[in-house]
Amino acid sequence: MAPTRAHDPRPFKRLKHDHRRCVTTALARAAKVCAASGGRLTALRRWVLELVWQSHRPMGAYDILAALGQKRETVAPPTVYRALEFLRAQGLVHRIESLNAFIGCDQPGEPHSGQFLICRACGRAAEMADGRIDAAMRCGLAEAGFTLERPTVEALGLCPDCRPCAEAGHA
Amino acid sequence: MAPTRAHDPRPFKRLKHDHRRCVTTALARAAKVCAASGGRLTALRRWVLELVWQSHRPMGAYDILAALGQKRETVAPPTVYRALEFLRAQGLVHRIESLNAFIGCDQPGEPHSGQFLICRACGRAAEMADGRIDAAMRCGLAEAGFTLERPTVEALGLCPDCRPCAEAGHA
DNA sequence: CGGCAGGATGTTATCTTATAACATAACGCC
DNA sequence: GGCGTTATGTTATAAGATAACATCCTGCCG
Repeated sequence: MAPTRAHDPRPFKRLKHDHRRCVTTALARAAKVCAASGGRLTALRRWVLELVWQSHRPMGAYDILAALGQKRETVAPPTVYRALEFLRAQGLVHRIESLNAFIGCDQPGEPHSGQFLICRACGRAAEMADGRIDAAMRCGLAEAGFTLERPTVEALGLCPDCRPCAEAGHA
Repeated sequence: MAPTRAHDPRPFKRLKHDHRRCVTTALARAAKVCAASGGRLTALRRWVLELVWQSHRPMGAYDILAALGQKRETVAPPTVYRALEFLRAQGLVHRIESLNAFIGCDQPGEPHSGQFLICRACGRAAEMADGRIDAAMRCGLAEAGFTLERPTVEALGLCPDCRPCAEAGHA
């Protein structure tokens, strides 16, 4: 099946938006996804998901670990990695390979291979699902006789909000 | 301006090929590139490059470290990382983000943003430069108002040689 | 020749990221 | 309640990467 995820041509959110809304909808969707799949969204897992959604910047596993440490006495790495693995399997978070970091998925449930735009200035990352990129990859890989299983598409650069500042900085 | 690298629609080499040839041409090209850029291809750097080219499988920095350890008394991580950084700056090796590993570039000199096909069965990786993928990314990112600086395109899957075996294994 | 400036390498220590292996606890079902 | 399964806790260590400083080499200038 082809990815059914809707393509948002403006993947970066406004700098000022009601972020609590992002979090609550993410948690609601997570509950839905888990209910459908039979996965158990435990307190710990929900907590980790909430932490990942603290901002639109990818978060390292050890950042999450530290944040969890604020709320609980002792937390060890496997705790966090296991929760992240579960969330990833459910399609609720993605891993950004080029950053060794994790970010929440804003359209879980829809099968898709995300494309990530990472701003080197503000650190935010946004997910895209441009069908043309998907199609071009499938095409090129098919010609190469390659069976694609897991694509990784990540773009490092400047987001629309940081572009002007960075350019000013150059002058 | 645009990448001038030639697109090879069959990026994977035959399983049996004269690999010494790959190595010698890679070293020759490296010498040329460094001569042109003014970079100093020292014995150590050449050695690391040669190790990266030992096979068509991406090699971890610590694999290189261990291999170097065979030939020299003591080698420490920074030695290897510095050599790799130099080679990368010269465009002679690429880093595969999703593997934390390095692979030799077979067309250095030509500016390009590589696309990597990684076989999960045999571990080989091949570099591609499909202009359609490049174009699709540039297009999608431009619409998003994003300034692309460093694209990462990696595809995990099955190479043409491993596809049949893996499919047989499923049956 | 002698010395000096830069770049390259050596050395030590440490940091970040991730997982293996095993123990315990919670849950869901009959 | 007992039992199998799943989730979490705990300890230790593997794997990947860099900071900071010392030393050495090399080419160049006087």
